[in-house]
Amino acid sequence: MGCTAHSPLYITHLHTDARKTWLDDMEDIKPPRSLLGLPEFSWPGACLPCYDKLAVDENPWVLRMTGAHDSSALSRTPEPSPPATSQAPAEIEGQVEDSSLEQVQTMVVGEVLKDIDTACKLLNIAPDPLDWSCVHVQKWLLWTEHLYRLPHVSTMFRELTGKDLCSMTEADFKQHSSQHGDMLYAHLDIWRSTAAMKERCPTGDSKSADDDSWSDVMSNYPSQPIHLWQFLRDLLLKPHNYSRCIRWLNKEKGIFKIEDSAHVARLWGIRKNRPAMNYDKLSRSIRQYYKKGIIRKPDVSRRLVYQFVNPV
DNA sequence: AATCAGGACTACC
DNA sequence: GGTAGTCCTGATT
Repeated sequence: MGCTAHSPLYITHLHTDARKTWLDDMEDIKPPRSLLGLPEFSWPGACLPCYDKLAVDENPWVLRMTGAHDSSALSRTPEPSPPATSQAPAEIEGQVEDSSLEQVQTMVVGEVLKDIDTACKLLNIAPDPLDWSCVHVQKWLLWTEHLYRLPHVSTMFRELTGKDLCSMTEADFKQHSSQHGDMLYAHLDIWRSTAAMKERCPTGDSKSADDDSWSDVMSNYPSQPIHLWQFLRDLLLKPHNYSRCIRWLNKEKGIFKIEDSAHVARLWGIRKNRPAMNYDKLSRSIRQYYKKGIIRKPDVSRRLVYQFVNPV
């Protein structure tokens, strides 16, 4: 909790029936649908600073993560309440207890950390953008492109290290990509903020939310090669992030379906630095697992459906 | 047309 | 030697 007490997250205003609105608005967040390149991130009200203007009207739950490079952001900074609208009567705001806010903050911070953990693991990059090489920057950009369904933007940031990227202003980003520069800048801002926050709370308060601890990620980096089956399993274990491209049909039996074969193949290609990866090749690798008893076709064979022989 | 099965070869650790 | 990437033929959905 000590960490979240200093969290750079804070709520700008609340909705009457927060839980309902939360769910109702899930489909309306665009672009993008999540904080961290995770398209189905389940915190629709958690918006990147630059998206406030896009989302605040539709999403009364607005959590703002300010830049951690701005040291003032690291103390809880209550923002002046926005003009009360029909969606957010002032009386409701007064009813929300601090503990609820703290709970929400803790949950959001936990989700952010978990999602960065996952992305780092799947991408094989460090959590702190300052540590990124040009290759890491490109991987992060490619990943973000694919998960946000953005047009090609990575080519506009060639030859840039993480340090270069972090020294760029929002205007610089827009100069590189007039259409999506602000999104990328905001997305990067989340990563930087999280890395800075982590530095302030290195003991692991914030990792209490999950087993995938930050130290795991750190010790994973630079990590050893990952097996395809591990990669697929990692995607499957983050259903709220990746269920659009791969999901369990029967988790107990380890049966899963690849919903978007091209997308999964592309993600695998990014992870392995194989730009020419496609589903034809990925599926060949999966079939190599048949003999090894790692993955098989289910008893009733279906297209794009496979089964882990030893379910998790 | 996309997916599936598996042989053959290659590259890399 | 193990794992995966690549290319391939032919079958199946």
